[in-house]
Amino acid sequence: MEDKNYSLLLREAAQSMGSSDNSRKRRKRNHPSETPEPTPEPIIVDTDSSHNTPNPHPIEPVGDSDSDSNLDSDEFEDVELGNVLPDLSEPAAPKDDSITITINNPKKAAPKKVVVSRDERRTRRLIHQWYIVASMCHGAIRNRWCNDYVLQEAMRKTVPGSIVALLDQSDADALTMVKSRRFLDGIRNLMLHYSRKFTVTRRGLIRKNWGELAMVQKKFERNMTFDKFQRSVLAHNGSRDLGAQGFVCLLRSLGLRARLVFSLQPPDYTSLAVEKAPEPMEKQPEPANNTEETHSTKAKFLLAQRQQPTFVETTSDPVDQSSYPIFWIEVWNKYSKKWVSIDPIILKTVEVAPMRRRTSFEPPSSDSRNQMTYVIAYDQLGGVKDVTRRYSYQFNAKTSRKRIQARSNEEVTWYNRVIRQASSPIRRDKVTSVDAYELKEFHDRDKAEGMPNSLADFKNHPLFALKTQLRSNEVIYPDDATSKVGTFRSRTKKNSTVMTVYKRAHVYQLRSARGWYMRGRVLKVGAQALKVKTKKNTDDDDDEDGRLYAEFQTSLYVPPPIEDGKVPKNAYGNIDVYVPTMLPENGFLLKADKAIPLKLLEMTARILQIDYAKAVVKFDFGKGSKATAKEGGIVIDVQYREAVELVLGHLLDEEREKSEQMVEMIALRNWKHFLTRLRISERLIREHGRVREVREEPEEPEEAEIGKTGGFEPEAGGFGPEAGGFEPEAGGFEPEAGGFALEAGGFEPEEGGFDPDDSSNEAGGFDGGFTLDPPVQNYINVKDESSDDSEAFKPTSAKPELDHIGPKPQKKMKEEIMNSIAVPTSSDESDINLSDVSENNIFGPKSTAQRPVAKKSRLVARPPPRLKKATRSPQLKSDSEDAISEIPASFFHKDSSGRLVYNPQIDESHLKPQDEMPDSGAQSNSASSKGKVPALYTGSTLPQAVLSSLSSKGSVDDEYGFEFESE
DNA sequence: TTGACTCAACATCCTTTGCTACAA
DNA sequence: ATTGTAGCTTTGGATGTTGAGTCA
Repeated sequence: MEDKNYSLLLREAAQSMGSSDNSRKRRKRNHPSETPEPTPEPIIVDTDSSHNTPNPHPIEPVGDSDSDSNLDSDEFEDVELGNVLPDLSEPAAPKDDSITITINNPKKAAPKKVVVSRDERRTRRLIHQWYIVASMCHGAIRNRWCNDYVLQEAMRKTVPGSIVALLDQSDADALTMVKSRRFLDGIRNLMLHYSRKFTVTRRGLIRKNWGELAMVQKKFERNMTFDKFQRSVLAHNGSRDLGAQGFVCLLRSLGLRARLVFSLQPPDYTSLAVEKAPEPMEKQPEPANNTEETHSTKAKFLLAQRQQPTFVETTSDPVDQSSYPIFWIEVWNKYSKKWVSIDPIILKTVEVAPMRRRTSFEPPSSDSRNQMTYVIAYDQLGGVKDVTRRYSYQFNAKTSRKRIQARSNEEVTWYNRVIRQASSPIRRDKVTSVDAYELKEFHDRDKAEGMPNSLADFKNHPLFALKTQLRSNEVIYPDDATSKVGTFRSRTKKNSTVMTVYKRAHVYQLRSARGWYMRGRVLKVGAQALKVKTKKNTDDDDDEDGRLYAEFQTSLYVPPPIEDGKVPKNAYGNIDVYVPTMLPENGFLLKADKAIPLKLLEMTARILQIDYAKAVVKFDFGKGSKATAKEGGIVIDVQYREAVELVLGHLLDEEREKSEQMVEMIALRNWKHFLTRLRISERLIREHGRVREVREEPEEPEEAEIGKTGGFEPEAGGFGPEAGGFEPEAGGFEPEAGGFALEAGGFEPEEGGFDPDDSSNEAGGFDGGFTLDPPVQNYINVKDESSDDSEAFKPTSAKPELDHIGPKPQKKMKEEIMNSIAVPTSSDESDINLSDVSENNIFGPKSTAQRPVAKKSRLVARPPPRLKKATRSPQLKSDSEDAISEIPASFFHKDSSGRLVYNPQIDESHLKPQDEMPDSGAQSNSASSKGKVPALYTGSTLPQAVLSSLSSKGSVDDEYGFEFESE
């Protein structure tokens, strides 16, 4: 959205405004206003079907047979019933075959949208901000150009010596006031001298409203370069803006401290009025239809840009220019310590901005081409200052409301940053004595502004407040003489009463006790509510909610501390940590996120057998109209932090490992299926002889079936997203991507090295025909690609994987698979369990119709029977006692004192298959190769090892360097 | 001409710990 | 039979802000 052209943005917004998003509420309210029918206008509608002349006023049929859904539709809302329904009170139609109906005067029809949509508001604010930045840069560039030495030298030569003498009073021996007066005289003469010479030949910058900005912008000044600027300044002609810039150059050439002042003219983002783009003076050829235009808006825009005259040299611009300047000059009067404002072009005035009066530089609010919102001053060192306060008479009451800072603190920060960035480094963050004088002046002006003179201006005034305008959760405290600053009486209101004006500083925001608790604060003892809201629902007598308190009535909430590792919990069994200060002493919040799900954190704490509490960090609304506590992590005793983080790291590694193994496992099993098939084929050929012609026949459908149901299909292979992050499109198990389909793999007996006739040896067939690498690598790659996807490591998603893989521990299963696919040393098939390779087991059901539909994420090719012992992998029972017995002895060693100590250097050799293990990187990226603890063991082993450390007496300093305080 | 007022139309704030069906 | 979880749903009433129109 940000990178779109302004006008495009606005056009889109304007189009979207036309779309009907009317709410039911609005329709309800509109109905009464539709009933009046002023000035009905008769329309003759020809009802004779024999006359086929097109109806000049096509009328939407308003059928009474419309369904309810139609009545509810948005289109219906746009139909004005009054426009189309026949007015029965009208006299009969003059012709028999026509009826007369009346429509309402469209002008008086239901009110159109009077304010722009939320999106449009956002867009406007954004454009407002862009405009500020762009203008700020524009001013900075022009200011820098004014510093050009050559230009200044040339300009200085145009100044008469008498004026120079007035300005230079270094040798004069006179009172400061006299010097100041002479200085001002000199400035005035200089200004008059310059303004006589300068001719405005072009239009300057102007403010445009939203409607005008929605149009294609006419380029009134060709890309300005410094050379052109220089020429223009020396020739004393150009835009009014350039005139002011030239005068800055002139003043600086005389050694005066002169600032270029730029009153930025961004469109008013606080205006919500719907502004239509005005009709262009010379109509551009309209596009044939609207749809075409919307499709090629950009092209049109570019075309229009090219067709624009690149340089419009005219003073008779149709745009009416403001009679107030956009650019002017400030020069520092060192004698009076005041900035003097000069406009040599339009106002032709020299003025020290008055304190209690409107300056002559501030245009009235009715000036549509010039509104004073941001006045920026650029000094000769490149410093940028906001000097709006000097020129805006009602800065607090009016101007500040139009500024971007009015709405939020973030915007204040943003604006200050823009100002700072626009400044040159040497002036950035520096406050000179001149700046100090200015700050003092602004402070005085704030005070001099006084109270607003209208009721509306008191609203959200930064300094003053009226009781009647307080918000429902605001109160003035204390309500006595200290908070009162005066009274106000409306000028126009007839029977107006005198209202007391309070200091805004005494207005306090109130919240309920619950509201403060949500911000980590609790009521002080004996706090009395400053305000009680009357609640409508009187079913409960809980007037507690209505009691509101100010912040000074609260103190920081100090949660009960964690004692003996016990995390205090609330009635819901969790702990409230809405703000960081709500974390108990000695507590540590382990934050959950996408990569580290809450479940894993809990599992970690359970493994370590430490107490924890789920941390409620906020509430979600909008779900079932109920607030839902959002658990954003767990709170533990900080002393367990390192241990928990370590274990967590292992668990995460393990999850990753599991996923990788899973991929490998499936790949291997597919290999197994395939090879078993080959062996059967081979055996059949050996026993019954080769019958090529015959064999081809049944082979064909069988192959097709494999391709379809042999576990290579995403839905059959369990590679759907529910199986743990193996996206089907990335899975490689699709026939076209996997390389497992026979036609893709090149494993057809006729083509590969598996032709049984090639009886040299079967191992040779492997060597010659293929290696295990490509498919395995394929899956590993797939995993690697998706390894960023943290979802793959979710324990919840891991479960189906485990079920899917089979009951045995994965490494065992892998061994089995590897063994089973190992090429038999003899020609017998004794190690092939034929029950394993029955058609159903290996190839799955004969047809998809037989497939169990419900098991969508299961492999249709079932795991071998011998893998069906357990129902669940031990990994899932991480904290169960059974799992402990499965820890390999090599995971421990006895230390000098005979204690059992966890040994992280696990010999992995027993995990690896003997020889034919495809060394394709599946293992190479295991944790051990990176010097970390391998995560091949089950989830229970490592934590149990750590537990053993914990349970040993005293603290244990193991290889990781962390210490545990034993219970 | 300006400001106060009303009305209409939204926008925004404040709220602050489920339920049900179904699979395992 | 019990337990765990995916999926459902996308509040809604009060208050605040703005513009248009009217009136004094």
